Amino acid sequence: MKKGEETKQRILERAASHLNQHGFLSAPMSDIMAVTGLQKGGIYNHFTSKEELALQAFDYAVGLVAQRIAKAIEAKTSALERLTAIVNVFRSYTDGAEPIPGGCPLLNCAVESDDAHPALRQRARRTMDRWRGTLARIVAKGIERGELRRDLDPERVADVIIAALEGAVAMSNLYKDPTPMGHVIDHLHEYFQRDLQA
Amino acid sequence: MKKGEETKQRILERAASHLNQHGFLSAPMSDIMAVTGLQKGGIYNHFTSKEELALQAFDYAVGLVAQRIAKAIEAKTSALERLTAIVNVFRSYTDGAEPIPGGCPLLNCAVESDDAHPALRQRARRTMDRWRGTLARIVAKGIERGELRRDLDPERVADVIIAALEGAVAMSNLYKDPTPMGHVIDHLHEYFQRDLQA
DNA sequence: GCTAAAAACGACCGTTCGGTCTGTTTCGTA
DNA sequence: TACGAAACAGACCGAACGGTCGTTTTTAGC
Repeated sequence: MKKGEETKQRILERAASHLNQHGFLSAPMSDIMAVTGLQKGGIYNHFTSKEELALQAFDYAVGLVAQRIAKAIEAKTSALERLTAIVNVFRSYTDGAEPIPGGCPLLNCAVESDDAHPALRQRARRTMDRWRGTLARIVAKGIERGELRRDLDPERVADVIIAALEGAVAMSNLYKDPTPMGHVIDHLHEYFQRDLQA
Repeated sequence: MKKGEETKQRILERAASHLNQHGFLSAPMSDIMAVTGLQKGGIYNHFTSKEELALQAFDYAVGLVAQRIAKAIEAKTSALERLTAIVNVFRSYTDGAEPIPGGCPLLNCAVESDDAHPALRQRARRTMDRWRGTLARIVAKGIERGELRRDLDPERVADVIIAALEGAVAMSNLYKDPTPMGHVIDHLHEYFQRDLQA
């Protein structure tokens, strides 16, 4: 009675990787059949529709990134250390140790769905909500503890960091070159030291 | 002998607007027929394939943005004024005066094509090359003139600005809310004043 | 090792896809 | 206003799409 769950998980792994590169909605079902090695019936036994598969694959992909970030900050205590650790996770997108191929799934999904697919867009928004909340909370806590400047707006800092990192992923992914990401990360490090630190 | 050119231009306008929102490759030909009011034969009389239409529509969309930017900086002389003017063009993406609906065509195209469609990806890269060059040149000239700090790396500054703005477009477009873009622009203004100015 | 259920197969369905082509209309010109 | 050319319509094509379903294979519990 366990084989089914294993197969479903294997489908999600392979599908997430492929859909994150080729578009969660754009890629045809035949691609999923190819990357999973399953026939149509085998896949539709676990998912009611291609859309459902896409949504779950997106969640799976986001989970991979979230895991990396959680692991990166769990040992860190100060706000600056945590922010730095998060930024370094994004470096992995461009140095061959990416959580998932194809760049940040949140950006991919957001850009693909924002004007076209409400259901997928909603998932992207919920993910972005959590993402912004996590960063803003780290900043807010840093202010409380006196580690960060008291006049900072946590939401604003969060948006600035996210925008810079997501933009950098897009650029480095377009060029298949870590340079833009490196530039942005260097800038963020200086920003942390000069403008955030109390 | 002029009617044809007019029609082709009208197709490009409408198609660029629609494809920038729904994906340059993802949207079906029937959508183009709907937004242009033409039948298949009328469209294929001007374009050899859907891909060719998509590529030209992308170029058209990029042209709209480039026009805005060119107009924004033509009157400005100093590097800081020019950078500020460019940043403000991006604000228009979120305040209802956008050059084209659906967010930045370069970001849309880059994310859609980077791992999936070589031809479109190449166009995106060429566009990004120009975009980075323009910004880097403004910075370099600002340094020459003594307006900007001498220890700046123009390429790095360009990448930081582009990444932040593109990321902000994606966020604000996802939420249909100008707040993230506002945060990023405020940050960039401060960045210009505090870190770039000589 | 038997058996019922779960999983996987793969032929098949209706629809939509990008693209072609012929016939008709509209246009520019003289 | 006549006429050749350019522009457009829309029926049509084969392929590919997402999805269904009866059949076969594999699995897990006894």
